[in-house]
Order: sequence, then C-alpha cells, then structure tokens
Amino acid sequence: MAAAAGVARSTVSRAFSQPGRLTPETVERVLAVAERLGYTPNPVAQALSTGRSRNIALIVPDVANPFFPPLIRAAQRKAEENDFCVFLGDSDENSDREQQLLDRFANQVEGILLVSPRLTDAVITQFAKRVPIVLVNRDLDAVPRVLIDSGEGIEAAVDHLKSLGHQRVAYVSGPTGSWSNGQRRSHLRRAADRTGISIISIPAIKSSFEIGKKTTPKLLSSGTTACIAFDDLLAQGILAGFAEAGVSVPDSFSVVGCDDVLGSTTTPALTTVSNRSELAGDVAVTLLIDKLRTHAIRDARHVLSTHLVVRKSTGAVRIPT
Amino acid sequence: MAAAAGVARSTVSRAFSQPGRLTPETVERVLAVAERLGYTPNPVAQALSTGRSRNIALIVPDVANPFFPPLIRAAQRKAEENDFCVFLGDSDENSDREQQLLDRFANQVEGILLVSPRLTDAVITQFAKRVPIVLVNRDLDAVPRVLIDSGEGIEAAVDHLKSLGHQRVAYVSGPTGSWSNGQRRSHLRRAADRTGISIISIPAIKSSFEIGKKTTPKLLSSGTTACIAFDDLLAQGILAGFAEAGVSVPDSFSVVGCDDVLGSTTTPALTTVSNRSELAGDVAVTLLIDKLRTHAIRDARHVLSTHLVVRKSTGAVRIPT
DNA sequence: GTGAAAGCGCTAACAC
DNA sequence: GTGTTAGCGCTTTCAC
Repeated sequence: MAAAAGVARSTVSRAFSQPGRLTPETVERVLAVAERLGYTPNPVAQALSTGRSRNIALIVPDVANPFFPPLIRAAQRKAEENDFCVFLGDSDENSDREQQLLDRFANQVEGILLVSPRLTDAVITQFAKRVPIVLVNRDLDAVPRVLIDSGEGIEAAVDHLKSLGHQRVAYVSGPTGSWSNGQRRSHLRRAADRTGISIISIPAIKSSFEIGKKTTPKLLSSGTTACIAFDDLLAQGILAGFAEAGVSVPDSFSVVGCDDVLGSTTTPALTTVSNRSELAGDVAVTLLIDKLRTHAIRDARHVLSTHLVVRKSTGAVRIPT
Repeated sequence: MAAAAGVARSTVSRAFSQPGRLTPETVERVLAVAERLGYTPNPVAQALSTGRSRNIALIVPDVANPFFPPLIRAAQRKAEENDFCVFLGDSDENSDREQQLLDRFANQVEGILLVSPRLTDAVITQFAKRVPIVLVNRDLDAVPRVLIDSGEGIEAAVDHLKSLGHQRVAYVSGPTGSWSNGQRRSHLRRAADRTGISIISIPAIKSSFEIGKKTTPKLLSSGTTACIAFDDLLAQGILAGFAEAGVSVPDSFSVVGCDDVLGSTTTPALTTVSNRSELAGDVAVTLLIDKLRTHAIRDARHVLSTHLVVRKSTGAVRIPT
C-alpha cells in the first residue's frame, strides 16, 4: 500500500488518522490509492499498536428479558456514535458465567458495561481495577454507575393503592442479589411504614411469565387485595393466572408491575412503574467513553428517577376490610 | 513474563496454546508464574499474529423486536462454547446502517452473521467475498444460510381457517425487502389457490404493536372474517385494536400471528406459526464456525420447518358467507 | 510535510 | 522439549 502510493508507511497511517498534518494532495493521493486497492487500516494492528481497540463489552443477565433489549439498543447506538463496537455477553442470570464473560472480555476491550450484575461486590471491585467498568443497577462505591431508582415509582404505587382502599399488599419479589430487587423491597418497606399499609412478601426468585402465573394461588390465599410485582413479566403472568382462575382484575384484585416494558399490551393494561432502561444504556455508555477519554477517576453515580404509570390493572377494593 | 519464569517467550506461548508439546513441569511452572503475575495472553496480539481474532459479529435489524433476542442468546451461547466472542450490531431496519455495520465489522472479525438483512443481494454478495458470512432468513445462492420456512405453518393456518368456515382472509404484511415477508406472502398465495380461499393484502410496512392496532379499522371494512399477520407483534396490536373496538376475537374475527414470540401471554392466547429463531441462531453460528475451520466453500442451505400452533384467537365464522 | 526505525505482544518456522 | 528469530500491520518518536 505504502509502496503503491509512493509514500512511507507512516504517511499512509497519517493520511487516515491525522490528515491535517499532511499536504492535501498527499492525503488525496493516498486515499485514492487505498480506494483503488480496497485498503482499509487493520483495526487489530491499530489496537495492538495504540493499546486502544475502540471496543467495549456489554454484559446482561438475559437478552431475552424485555427489560434489556432497549438498553442494549441504546448502548450500541451510542457506542457507534463514538466509533466504538460492542461485544455482547449473556450471563444467563448466573454469576459464574458472568465472571467468565468478564474474564474473556477484560483484556480485549477498553471498557465494560455491567448491567444488573449478579456478582459479589468484591469480585466486581477486583475487575474494576483491571479494566474500566460502568455498572447499571448496582450501587458500588468507587465504580461509576447508573441507577434506575424505582423508589419514587414504588412509593407512588403504594400511595395509589392506599387511595384505592387497599390495606394489605403483597410484593412478588425478584432475583436475590439483584440490586433492583433490594431497592424495591426497601422502598416498599419504607412506604409501608409511612402509610400504615402492611406488606407481605412472596418470593418468585426469577422473573418469568410462567412463574408469575404460578404465583396467583399464593396471592389469593394471602389475604391481600393487591400486589406489586418485581417486574412486568411477573405481573403479566399474574394477570394471566387470575384470568384463568376467573378472578377479575382490577375488580377483585389489583396488580402493579415494574419497568413498563409491556406498554399497554396486557389485558387489562398494566399499572406499572416507569422504565428508564433506554436512557440508562445511553448514559452508561457516555459515562464509560468519557472515562476512557479523560482517565478521570471521578466516582460518578447517575440516578434516573421513575414514576407511576397508572393504567387499568388497579382499582378500588371491592370489600374493604 | 518469560524472564520471570526463566523460559523463552515462545515457551510461554506454548504453555498456553499447546501445553502438550512441553514438559508438564515446564507448563506448570509457567502457569504458576503467570498466575502470580496476573498474566494473561493478549488476545489482540494473538489476533494480529495468527490472523484469527476468535470474534464474530451478529447483525440484526432490531434488538428490541422479540423475534431476535432468543436468536441472539442462542448465537452468543454457541459462539462462547466455541471460544468465540460476539459483536452485536443493530441496523434499525435500515440498509444503510446495516452496510455501515458490516464495514466496521468486516476487518475485525472472522465471520459475520447477518440476520434478516435489508441489503440488496449485490451488496451482500460483495461483502461475502471479503469475509465469511452466514445469512439468516435470506436466500442467496453461494452464501451459507439458514432459513426459517414459514411455508408449512402458513399453509396449515389457511387450512385451519378454511376448516373453520372462513372464505376471505386478510394478510397484514411485513417489511418490504424482508425475505420472510416475501416467503409468507407467496405461500399464502399458493395456499389460497389450493384451497379456494381469497386473500387480500393489507400493508403494515413495519412490525409493531401500535401499527397492528391501527390496522383493525381496515380489517373491519375489508370484508374478511380472519387475518394472518406478518408477525406476533402486529397480531397482538390487532387483538388490542379489536378489543378496544368491542369486536370479540375469535367470535367475530379470527387472528393468526407468526413467529410465536408471545407464547400464551396475549388475550386471547394467539394462534400462530411456530418460531425457530433460537435454533436458527444456534445453527447459524455452527455453520459459520464450521466454515472458518474447514474453509469449505460448500453452499450450505439449512431450512427449518414450522407448524401451526392453535390457541384461542381463531374460531368458526359466526355468519357463514 | 514526510521518512526511517523501533516497538506493541504474540506466533511460527527453524534450529539445536 | 525449548530457544532464536522474524514477522503480523500499525503508530510514533525522532530526524531531516
């Protein structure tokens, strides 16, 4: 290539990376020859030489969980805008696999976006020393993070239910070790104290339509008149379970979801806590790339607030207790 | 590292890549020192040296369309099993962006999985010369491809509707330029000829819940008693549109989806054509990696068959015409 | 403004 | 079985 253009290898390099330092004619000539020869700088060689690969990795617990695709999309888009490519890893909600992915990516990318990680604080902190990491939905000191704070939404949900006359509410909980689950649970507790509503907890372990569906009998025998589910998937399952059991929602039971990933597609349309996953992906990538550029070690902590989206799955209690 | 272990650089290399050629003691010693020093082979340098990066790219039209996440998941899993990492690109259903992604990935990966591409045959063929490509849902000679053949499912759907007494059926079509859409349309036409049922076409351009919803008025005034939608998302929107309009499904109108991405989560549960996207992702990666290993230029064409999944959104016509 | 040369971290002959 | 050496394709001082 250099020979074909009658210039030195370094000139070719500059023609692509810093054309300003070259005579316009030289740049033009080099680029023309490159075009003719179908030459493109080899990114792998560039990466080796500069130490910067222009690649980042994104690790999520489950690509198929509707919460993540919008985040992935937004992250990929933002990365692309900054001329970065993104690796995707699916940990399958499994901390071992998550760590494995982290290992595979660590020395191949400039930074990693770790979304809703299941790993322990210690392990994450360890990795964060090796490679720039930005967390989504995990609150760890000294690691830049963006948090979707369901707090406001959850508290609003409790207020909403109270205003409808509900006294006993069930929380169908999510994955243990998930920051979001802990956060939702604690806000629920706080709201309960504040409003005098009593909250009982029904574990679901993992989020899925089927699991939600199987939860309905427990809900029915729990003495509650409403529930707040860890996420919309569970809520949707609960809706289906009730429909099958002939329990009318919201007339006989009120259901609140979380994350608003289903929009108005459920029957009845789900009252839920708003979702900011798209924005989270966008902000997280910005944070990461910013960190790469400035090498600043500032302890960024970006909190995204939420609100309650009232639709049709919540209503007044039929028989006030 | 080599110095610290008291061996040559090549020995370190071999300790990791071909430990069989070394004395067990040497391997052990090298690995021990590596462990102590936190040394890991640099994949970028490996890639430059060997010409193989152990990376592949996956390009999809829309990560957020529920058809793709299971495919992405399966592909990533299979790649990982073969020790490959995967780049993800979202083309946003846009052929220009798709080409851009292709360009960015082409000289950075060993092969590319192009899913439901919107690009022209010519462009794809061109790229396929530069880098190994495997297509999903695009039938192009000389490029390995895996096709989800909705044919059987579609024909079964028409038979099913006919057996329920339907005479006029609408097809709510999908993205122009999509192979799947063309394939579904042509099978529909074939089935129409075979069964004597008449098919009219209602364009939807893009697949989404909202668009589906907006289609219902046209459906209602079309003189049909049933419809087959390009995919489940549209079908779900149609269901919602009917519910809102007070049209009972399946009593007054029957709805068939395609791809079975929603399972039984809709109300009523959607009759649909089965989906093989997970398998498609798995097979496609296998094909690609196989191609990389063997360098065989065989013209693989993998067809995945489908069937009709009858649920609750289809029923007998109320007033036979 | 452009060239020469060293080096990024590794692998792959080729010797011994 | 292990060491030596020459690249892989680029960037980057340092000269000129």
